[in-house]
Amino acid sequence: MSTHDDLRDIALNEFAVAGYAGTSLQRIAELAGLSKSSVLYHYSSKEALLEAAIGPAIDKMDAILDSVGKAPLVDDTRRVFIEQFVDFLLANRLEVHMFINQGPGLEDVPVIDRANALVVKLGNFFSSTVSTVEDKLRFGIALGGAAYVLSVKQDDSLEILPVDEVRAALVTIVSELLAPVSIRN
Amino acid sequence: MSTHDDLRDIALNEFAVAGYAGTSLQRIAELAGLSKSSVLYHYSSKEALLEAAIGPAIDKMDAILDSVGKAPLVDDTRRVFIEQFVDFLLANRLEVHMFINQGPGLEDVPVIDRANALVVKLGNFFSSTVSTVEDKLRFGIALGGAAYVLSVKQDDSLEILPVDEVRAALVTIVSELLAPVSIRN
DNA sequence: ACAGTTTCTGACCGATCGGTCAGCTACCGT
DNA sequence: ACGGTAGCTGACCGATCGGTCAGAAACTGT
Repeated sequence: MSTHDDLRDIALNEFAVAGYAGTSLQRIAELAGLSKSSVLYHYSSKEALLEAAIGPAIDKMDAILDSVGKAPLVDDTRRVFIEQFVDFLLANRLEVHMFINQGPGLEDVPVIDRANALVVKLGNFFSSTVSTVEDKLRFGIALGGAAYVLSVKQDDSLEILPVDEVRAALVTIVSELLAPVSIRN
Repeated sequence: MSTHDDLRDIALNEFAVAGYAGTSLQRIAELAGLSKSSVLYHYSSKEALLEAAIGPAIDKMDAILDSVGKAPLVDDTRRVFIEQFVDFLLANRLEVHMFINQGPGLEDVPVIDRANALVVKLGNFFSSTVSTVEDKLRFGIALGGAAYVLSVKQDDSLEILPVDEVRAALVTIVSELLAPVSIRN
C-alpha cells in the first residue's frame, strides 16, 4: 500500500479512537514512521487528512440513500435497504463512529458539515414512514448502537468472530429495531 | 448554584460535545464568565475537572450494579434492573456518552480507568446469562445506542418531549434488546 | 553521467495548550 | 476599624499545536 493510503488509514484509526482534536500530526507521523513535514507533504493540512479519512464513506452512504430513492420503506425494499445499511456499517465502522460521535462539536469543518447533513438525511429517511417518539428512539439506537458496538469490536473478543455471523446478527437486530409498528406484533 | 458547580456542569457539557482533548480551560472559563486562572482556582487541574464531571455518575452506576448483586437476571429482577438502568441513563446521559465514546483513547487518566472498568463490569453482568454473538451485540447496541440517542437529544425535536414518554419507550426498547432467548419468541 | 521530479527532512513560525504565582479585591467576624 | 480569608485576575512559563519553507536525499528517464 502507498504511503499516501497508509497515512489516511492511520489517521482514520487515530481520529476514531482519540478524536480529531486529540490526534496530533506528530502522532500520525510517528505511527507512520515519518516526520510531521512529510505528513504535510502528502496532505496539505489536518483537515485534508480528515476529508480523505471520512469523505469517501459519506459519499458512499449518500449514494445508497439516493439509489433507494424517496419511496417509503415497505416489504422487500425495507429488507434490502437494511442489508445494504448493515454492510455499509461493517465496511465503514470507524468512519461512521467518527461522524456520529464527533459530528457535533466539530462544526465549521466542511467535511463534518456533510457528515451531519448525512445523519439528518438518514433520520428523515426513516421518519418519513413513522414519527412516534418510540420510533425516533428506535432509529437513533439502531444507528448509534451499531456504530458503537462495531467501533469497540476490536477490544473485545468480538474481533475474531466470523464476519458472516456478525452480519447476520446485525441484520436481525436492526430489522427488529426498525420494524414498522404494523409488523412488530 | 455555586460557581464550583457551574464550572462542573459547563465542563461536562463541553467535554461531552467537543471531547476532553477538544475542550480548553480557556473555553470553559469564557462560558463561565471567568478567567482561566479562576477555573484553576476551583479545580486544581483539567483532570480534576473531568473527575468532578463524570466521577459521581461512575460511582452511582457501580452502586446499582452492586445492589443488584451477582444473581442472574430473571423475571422481575431483570425488569427492575432495566428500569434502574434506563433511569440512570436519563439522569446521566452526558456522563455516559462521555465515558462510552471517549473511554478508549483517554488512557492513563485515573477516572477514565474507572469508567472503562465499569463498562467491562456491565458487559460481564449481562454476558453471565447469555454469551452468543447476537446477544453480545444486543447488549452493546442497547448501551451505545441509548447513550447516543440521549446525547444528541437536545439537537433534535426530542428535547421538548415529555420525559415520561421517553422513559417508557426506552424501557420497552431496552427490554426488547436484552430479553433472553427464552422470552424473545 | 546528468537533469528533473518525487519524497522527505530539520529549522523555524505564531498561536495556544495546561499550569504557576504574586497580588488585587471583596466580604466576613470581631 | 481592621485582620483574615475566599474569590479572582493578569503576567508569565515551558511544551506542543498546525503549518511554512529551503534544501537534502532518492529515484526517474535519457
